[in-house]
Amino acid sequence: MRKKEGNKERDILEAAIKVFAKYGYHESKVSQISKEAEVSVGSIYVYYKSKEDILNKIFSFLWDKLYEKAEKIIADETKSPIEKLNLFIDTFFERFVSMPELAIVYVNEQRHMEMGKNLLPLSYYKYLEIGEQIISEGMKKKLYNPEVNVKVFRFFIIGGIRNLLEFWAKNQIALPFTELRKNVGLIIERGIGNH
Amino acid sequence: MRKKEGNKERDILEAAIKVFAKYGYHESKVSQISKEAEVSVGSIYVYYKSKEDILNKIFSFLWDKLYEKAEKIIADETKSPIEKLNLFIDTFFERFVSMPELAIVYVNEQRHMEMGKNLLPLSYYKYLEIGEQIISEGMKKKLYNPEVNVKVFRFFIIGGIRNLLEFWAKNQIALPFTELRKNVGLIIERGIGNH
Amino acid sequence: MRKKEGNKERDILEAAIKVFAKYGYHESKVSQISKEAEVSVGSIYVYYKSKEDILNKIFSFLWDKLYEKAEKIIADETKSPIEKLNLFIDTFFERFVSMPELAIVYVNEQRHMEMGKNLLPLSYYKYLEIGEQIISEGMKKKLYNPEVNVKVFRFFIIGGIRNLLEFWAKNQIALPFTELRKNVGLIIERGIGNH
Amino acid sequence: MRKKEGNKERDILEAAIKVFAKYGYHESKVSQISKEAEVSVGSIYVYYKSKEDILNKIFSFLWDKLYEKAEKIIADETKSPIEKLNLFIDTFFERFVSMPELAIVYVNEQRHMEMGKNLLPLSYYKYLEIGEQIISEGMKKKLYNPEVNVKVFRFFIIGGIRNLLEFWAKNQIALPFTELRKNVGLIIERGIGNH
DNA sequence: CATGAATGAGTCTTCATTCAT
DNA sequence: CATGAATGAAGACTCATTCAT
Repeated sequence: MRKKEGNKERDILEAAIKVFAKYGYHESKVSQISKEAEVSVGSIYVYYKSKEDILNKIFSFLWDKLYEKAEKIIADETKSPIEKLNLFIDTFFERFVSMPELAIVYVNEQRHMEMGKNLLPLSYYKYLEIGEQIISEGMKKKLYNPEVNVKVFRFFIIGGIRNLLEFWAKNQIALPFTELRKNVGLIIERGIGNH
Repeated sequence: MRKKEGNKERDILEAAIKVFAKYGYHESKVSQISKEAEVSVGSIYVYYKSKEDILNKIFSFLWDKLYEKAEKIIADETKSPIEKLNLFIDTFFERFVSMPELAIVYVNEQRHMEMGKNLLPLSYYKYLEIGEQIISEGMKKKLYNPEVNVKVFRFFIIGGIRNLLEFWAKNQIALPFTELRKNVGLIIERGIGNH
Repeated sequence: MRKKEGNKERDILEAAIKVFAKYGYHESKVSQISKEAEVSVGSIYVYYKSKEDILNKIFSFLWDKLYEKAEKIIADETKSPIEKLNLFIDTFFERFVSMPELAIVYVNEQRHMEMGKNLLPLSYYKYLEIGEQIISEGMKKKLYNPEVNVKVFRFFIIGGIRNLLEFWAKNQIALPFTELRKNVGLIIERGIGNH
Repeated sequence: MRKKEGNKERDILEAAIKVFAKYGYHESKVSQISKEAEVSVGSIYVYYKSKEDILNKIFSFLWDKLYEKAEKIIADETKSPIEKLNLFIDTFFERFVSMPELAIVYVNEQRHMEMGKNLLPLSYYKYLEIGEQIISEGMKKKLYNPEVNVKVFRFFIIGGIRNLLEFWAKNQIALPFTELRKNVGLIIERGIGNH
């Protein structure tokens, strides 16, 4: 049977994730990706406009699906803001379970994207917006400490999770996913204090 | 000396921090640094072995001082672990007040360093160790929630602060430093929950 | 392939021989070689690891073939040591007839190779060994003056030939090859001969 | 006591000979020479126009003295051409006895000089001329084999000696100078002699 | 579509030389 | 004269991208 069309494009994407995760975007060579994907260098340029385009597509790949799920979470009227926030964070973590390298790429390269002239995919910004909405809902319902600045909180949470994610991606055995998730919940809800 | 009485080595370091902050290490050109420092390209190589060496020195510059201060904090027997942690975090933030670009470089490039073959300066690892010790002290004295995994907590805090730092560095006016600091304290101690 | 059907690797080698012969290794620029070979600079690095690698390959090109021929000469049981030495020297000279620039490169750059960290090709050392063996055979058969130190003789001969070779390569018309060869024979035979 | 004037110029020259001998002209750095001479880099440029100028002066230093002696040899009417040639070669070898590194520089760098735009010192060309005159005298007096082409002979001898010189400079113990000299005499006399 | 040899613009780095002190 | 920090021109090498096959 002839190899299914479309596989090659995906193969390249996954190979790139692996290579970028290992060496970082700038230190990764297109030829390495072609080797990892078992594809010729030329083929990469059939499916992607440039090396940078691959990175862009990786982020679309990451955020499009997350945004899709987040939309469903916020629309669910049966859940409280606190439950929603929990689900929101759950989906985020789950995105990486089957692809830890994606976490590394996210952590290492997203900032580079944000700095450069390249916009991140729209879905990323929409995803963040949903996150803020969930927290705002909680604020309105007095579920959260009113002293806490929402923006600061959001950045703190994202940064904290991002960093943990990286640690987990590199040390999957040392830190079981469930423990990770539980602790994040604890810290967010109650901080570290022994109330 | 042929020109300038200033500290050329320091000028170059500061110029590099600015340029790296703006474009990222890999997109920064040595010639840009030389222009920013108002120094010839050749002069850079009088004081630094290579472009990478400059980055190394930036991290020494960052962590050596922090480690020095952290040592004093932990040695102070008159303070409780909670006070120590607060001071510890204070000094960290203060490191960047007079040099916000250093925060950007720290946030963007430290991971690249950790990935590559280059070790970070020893002071960095020692600094982290002190941080862990302070938390451990607090744990022993039952000041912290025993359910929280220290390692997870450490990574979470560092990541959260790191991310906030970056936001602050890019939007100093939007987010007053004092507000930033106060919120971090709140979140760490009490989480977001409205107890 | 995108252009040319010729052997680009060989073209580059020959171009490099010409350029090195004219300017010397250190004064030769890779860009000059690329021009001489009518090839882009990048192409040179497709076939050779570095400028130095080209020089290495030139010496392999020179000595591999010579060694091959020398092996046949020494194995020939029908010839006397004196005949063998003559043939040995003949093949050496002939190596350069169609490529006088190679003689210049040999004369000028081989010493630099010997001084540096780069080994010459194995074939070179083996070739020399065969030369010594031939002379040793002659010694055993009392064909040569026992007063002459073989090592000194070998160095003398090699140096003498090397120098003549250079003169000839630069002044091919002024000194016919046959005359050159005949004279070398005379000097060697009578210089070393056991009269 | 104040250091004698003029020492510095000579110190630099001797240091340069050592450094050039060890690394070759192109791989030698001016700063290495300054270190070897225990002199500042700037001082070198007080006494020499450029790095190349140092090499030029080395060759003057080598050939001027040799030429001086050669002039006396050829003028001596009491000696036969054969005796003169012997003396001529003696002085050449002796030039290097107290400074083997000079031999290495001569062997390795003189060709580079001959290739480039730089002329060798006049004394060099005059020295060669005297050598040819001595041989011509011998030819006229039928002392040498008329079949031998003088030019070829000259180049052969010079090349042979040059090569031996290098070997000796690098292995002074393995090859006693007297043995070296005796063998050269044997080869030359019998090689060129009219038996 | 697939290939991979060919390309050359773009950078880091070196080091001989200068010149203010 | 002596110094050595400062200079910048020059060159080796890389690698994303192209395109003839």
